Amino acid sequence: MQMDQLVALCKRRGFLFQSSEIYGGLQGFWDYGPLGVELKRNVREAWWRDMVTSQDELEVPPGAPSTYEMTGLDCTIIMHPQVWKCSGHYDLFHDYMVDCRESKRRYRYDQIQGRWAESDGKRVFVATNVSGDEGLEETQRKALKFFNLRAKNADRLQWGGPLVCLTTVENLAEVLGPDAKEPGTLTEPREFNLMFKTIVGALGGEEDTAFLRPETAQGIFVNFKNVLDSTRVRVPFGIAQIGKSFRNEITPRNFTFRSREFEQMEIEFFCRPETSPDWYKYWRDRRFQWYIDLGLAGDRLRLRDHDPDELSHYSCGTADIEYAFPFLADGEFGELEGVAHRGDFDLRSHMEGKLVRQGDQLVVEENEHGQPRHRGSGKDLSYYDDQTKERFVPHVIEPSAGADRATLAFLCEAYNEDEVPDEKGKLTKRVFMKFHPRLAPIKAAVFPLVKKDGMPEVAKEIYRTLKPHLTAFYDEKGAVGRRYRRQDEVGTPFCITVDGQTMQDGTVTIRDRDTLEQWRVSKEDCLSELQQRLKA
RNA sequence: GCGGGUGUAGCUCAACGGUAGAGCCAUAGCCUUCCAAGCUAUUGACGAGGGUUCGACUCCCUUCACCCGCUCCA
Repeated sequence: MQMDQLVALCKRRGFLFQSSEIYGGLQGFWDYGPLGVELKRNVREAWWRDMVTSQDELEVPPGAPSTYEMTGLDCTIIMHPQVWKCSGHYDLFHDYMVDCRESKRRYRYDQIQGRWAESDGKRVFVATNVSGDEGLEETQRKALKFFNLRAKNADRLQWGGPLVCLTTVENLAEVLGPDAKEPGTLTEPREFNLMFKTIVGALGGEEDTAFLRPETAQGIFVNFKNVLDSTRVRVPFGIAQIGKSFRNEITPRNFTFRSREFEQMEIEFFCRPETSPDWYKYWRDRRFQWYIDLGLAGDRLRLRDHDPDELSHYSCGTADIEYAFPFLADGEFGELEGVAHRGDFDLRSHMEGKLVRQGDQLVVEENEHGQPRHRGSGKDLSYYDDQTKERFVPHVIEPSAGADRATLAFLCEAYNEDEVPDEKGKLTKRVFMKFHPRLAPIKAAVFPLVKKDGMPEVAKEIYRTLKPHLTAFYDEKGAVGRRYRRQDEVGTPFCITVDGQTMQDGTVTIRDRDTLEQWRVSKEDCLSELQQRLKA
């Protein structure tokens, strides 16, 4: 499938539009049209129903270490700025970057190292983006080449010290970039604000700066105690939240895949530290199965465990659920959801302050005065188990899904073309969206075969009995084959047609979108027949 | 952020330094008894802003957006 065909269909049939399109659009922002909003709503509702409201806390689910409870939350997009300082986002999301005019590469300002080299009175800072002994070798090699010296003449090269960070260099004109042949090709460092800034209060100044959340998860952590105190939930339990998040993506690309405003579906699952590895496995497999059950089966979906060196400093296990989007190169996958074991990092951060790794410990990061770099809330977020009489900080498993990415994957997976015979028996191309019935924006269309002989009246009656229970669509215009095709293109799984026989025996035909098969049911049984099949 | 490409009707595509055409779709009507039929009519566009010119959709500049490659991906 070509991505542009899907993009064209999404626009043509009202799934997705570019935001602010009449003004030329805005990079990284997308709107859901009349059908898209139904599709995405169905994705969200399937997730909420399957993860939260239908969770049976009285029975141990298959694969789970024990019973557990699920509850929900809906917190604000703008939170106290300290939330983002303690979570680590504030520091991480304010990267300074330098560009190289020669190599066209971009580097994190604080990740470039180098050392001063001098030869024949010329002095230059030789930079590299590798560190340690490799960095020493690399800079040695580069310096020799730059000064046009042979290895045996290495003694004509004087080093001004060990590897130091580029941030210590005042004049970037003296810097030989990591991939450059001449010095002075690096631009001045520029700040990348990856969190959206905003101002709280009508007269707000710089000190009233707040941020639009870059993830929904932190709202769950800061409400952890509220949920505990108000609901009688007991560990192990999960808190779920669906909501918008905002990130200033450097390169928004690939349709809605990397949007700057996007929606997340996140669970923070709290459990005893010693059971956390089992819960991690449970959630990883459970979330993977969810996508399969909704139609993303096959080679295009995969579960990928992160390599140990890929893990965040606080994590003892992370897996990505990935989909081979058509806009990616062959063999490449894009992330739909990350399932992470986060230990007690988040709750501790909001208790004690921003944490950093020191050896195999997480400790509060300190500033130059020996005080916390970002002070925590000071509130006790530990949990008291009154059965075992123990107090502990729960460990957290975080399945974090992208609602827009899931929706996009379902759209990509649904796109199908086949050939069906027209009224003369000639094969013609058909485009149909093979949505899982739970996700289809329109569940059923109702047609009179022709617009006369009392058929429209019967069809309208059926339409009205369906409408309170499911999204239905009525159409009496033009040839019935055309109406079928239109519904195929928006993925309506079932079409009900009132024909001549209906007037005799009260039965109607139901047509299946994928197989084109038709069968007859009594017009009174339409609703129950559909409800039964939509559950499948 | 860099390099390359693209931007004309809802979609696909024309044309021209001098009145922007077509097909499909859509809408209305006729016809039509199961998979995009036919006939008639109708709506509808030069991404935005400057400049050159008597006159710009066309040439130039700027900008916005999309696509491809690089970079980035917290």
